[in-house]
Amino acid sequence: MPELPEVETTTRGLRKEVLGLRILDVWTDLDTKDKRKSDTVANKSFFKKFKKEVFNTKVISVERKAKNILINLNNNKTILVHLKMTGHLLYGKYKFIKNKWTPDEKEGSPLYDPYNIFIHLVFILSNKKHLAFCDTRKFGKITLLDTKTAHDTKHLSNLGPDPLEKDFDLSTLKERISKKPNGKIKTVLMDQSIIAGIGNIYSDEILWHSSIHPERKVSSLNKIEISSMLKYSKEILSKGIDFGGDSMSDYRNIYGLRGEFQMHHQAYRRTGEKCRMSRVFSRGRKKDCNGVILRKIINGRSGHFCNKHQK
DNA sequence: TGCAGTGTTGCTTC
DNA sequence: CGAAGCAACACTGC
Repeated sequence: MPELPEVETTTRGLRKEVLGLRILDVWTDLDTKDKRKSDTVANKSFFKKFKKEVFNTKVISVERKAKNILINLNNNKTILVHLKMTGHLLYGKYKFIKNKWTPDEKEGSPLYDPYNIFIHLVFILSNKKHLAFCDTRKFGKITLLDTKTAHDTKHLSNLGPDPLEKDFDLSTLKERISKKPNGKIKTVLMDQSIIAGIGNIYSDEILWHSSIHPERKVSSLNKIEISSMLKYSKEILSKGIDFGGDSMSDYRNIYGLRGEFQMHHQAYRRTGEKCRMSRVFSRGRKKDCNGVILRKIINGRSGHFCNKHQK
C-alpha cells in the first residue's frame, strides 16, 4: 500500500542503513516479455546493462519524489524504485537456498511477519548485507536514470507538487485541483499529475477529516472546504509518517516490521462501522455524528466515507 | 470452491 | 483532448 508515508518511511530507513555502501552484485529472477517493462530490470537485457552500470558504485544519497524512491550513486546514475501495490525494499542478511532468498535468522534478520516473501531482486552490499526487493504481484518498477536528468524523464516529469512541501499552500492546492473542475474530489486527490503522493487510503482519510463527500465535484468546493483539505492533507500524511506507515495490508519497513497507521483509520476499510466524528460545541458540549461508514466504488477504486457528516 | 477484492499506474478505448 | 475501463500479477478472505 505504499503511498507517500510508506515510501517516506522506506526512504528514511535506506538513508540510515545504506548510505556509503557499495553495490557488489545484483541478482534477479525477473524476466518478462511485457513491452511496458522493457526499460526496467524485469527485462533481461535491460538487467544486464543495469548490473554492469551499478557494479561497484557507492550510494551517496537517497531521496523521495512522490511515491518514487531515488537512490543516487557515485557514477552520476540513479536507481529509481516504484513500489506500486505490493513492493517492499528490505534490508538485512539473506541466504540463498534452493533458488530462493530467505532472511538469515542467525545473522539477526528475523523471518518477517506471517506473510510469504517474494524476493525478486537482491543488491549485495559491501557490508555483506543485502537490500532485497520483494514484490508479490510484480507490479513494481526498478530502473536506472542519469542523476542529472532523472527529474525530466517520463517517470518523474508529470508529477504535481507534494502536500508536505513547505510552499504547498492554499493557493497551490486551489490552483492544482482547478485543473480538473469536473472531477470527483477523491479521484483528483489521487491524480499524481495534480498532487503527488496521495493514494486510496489517505484520500479516504483526508476527506473524512475534511467532512467532504468523495464524489463532490471539484468546482463545487468552497474556500473553507479547500482549506480543510489542505490542513488535513498535511496533517494526515505527517501522521502516517509518524506511525511508520500503514500496514493494514502488506507494507513493511526495511526491517520487515509493520507500521501502525492502520490503527488510526477513521474511514478506510471501516465499512458498516460507526462513524467516530464528533463535533465540539461551546462550553465543551460534544455531539456524536452517529453516521455509518459506507463503501462505494468511485472511478474504479473503493471509497469509504461517512453517510452523514461528509457532504 | 470460486470469485471478488487488493495499496498503483499506464495503455487502450470511446 | 479527457475520462473511464482494464490489464499487469498473485494472494487473501468470504
